Amino acid sequence: MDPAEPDDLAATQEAVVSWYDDNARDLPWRRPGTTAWGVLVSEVMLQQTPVVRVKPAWRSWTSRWPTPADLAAAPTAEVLRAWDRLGYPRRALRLQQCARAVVERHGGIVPTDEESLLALPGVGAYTAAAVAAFAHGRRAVVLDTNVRRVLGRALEGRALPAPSLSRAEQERARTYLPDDAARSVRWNVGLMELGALVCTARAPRCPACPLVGTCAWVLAGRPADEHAHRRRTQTWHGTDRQARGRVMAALRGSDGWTGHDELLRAAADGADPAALPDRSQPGRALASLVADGLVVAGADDRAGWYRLP
DNA sequence: AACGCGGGGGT
DNA sequence: ACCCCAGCGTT
Repeated sequence: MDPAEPDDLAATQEAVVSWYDDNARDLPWRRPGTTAWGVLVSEVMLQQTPVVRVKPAWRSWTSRWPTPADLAAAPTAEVLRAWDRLGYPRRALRLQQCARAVVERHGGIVPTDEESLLALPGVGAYTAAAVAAFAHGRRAVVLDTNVRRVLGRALEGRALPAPSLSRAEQERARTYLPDDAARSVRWNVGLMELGALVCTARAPRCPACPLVGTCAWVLAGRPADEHAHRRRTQTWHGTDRQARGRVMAALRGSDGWTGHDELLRAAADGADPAALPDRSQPGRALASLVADGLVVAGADDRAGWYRLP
């Protein structure tokens, strides 16, 4: 498809927007009355965590800490406990730092411009654009993994987007962004929804796609992913991340201080016996959590004891 | 540009 | 078993 052809462009926009009108999921953070802070919280939670797992956590968080000031004032240990198993708990830490920055820099009001949003802890290019668009109705280039995949297929005929976002990709996305702000929001959320429900990474449901007639990837016969050989499978069993996760789980379930030995046992617990034992891993995991500010190490008579911050 | 960072559900 | 998920910050 020629991206510069105005008729194709308008037809593509209309196809996505009207498909979204008919197929949008009823997600809690899309309901009328959701605050900008609620949208921001949802976006941070959705960074690498699937929608189904975010839903209950988001309801609990927004009910418990409805405003940035509420979260800013909360005990960090409670914030980390409430984060529970959403994964990547550094996000919870940054979200509280973000809440404090919103209070200090913006009087407790979530800013509307992408530049101010981007300056907040835990808010990167995607989240800044998403909050500007979905919380404030602004025109913004929202490029997440879903949008990149849909545009890559429909416009370029690629099975999956390249590992890193290119300038050309951003420019092309900007070209397709509707001029009207309200319509651009529906376009953005429509592309994301299309990627989540139809144009999925693994088993796309092309017959159900509003773009199937013009999709460059379909027209090319759905060629395979050209980057497949470069994608690294993320190993999980036996990794430091798994050990860190176990330490955090142990601390979430414990009031007050926990001893060094107990935490190291937790870190090693359940490790694959067949795997090469790495005796330094438990200690390394604990040290890295302390370095990240996710765990506090006691001093003096509390030396050798640990707790959530 | 590449890497580290959780955890669980779908295939 | 493997893959993927509304990415970000650091190196």
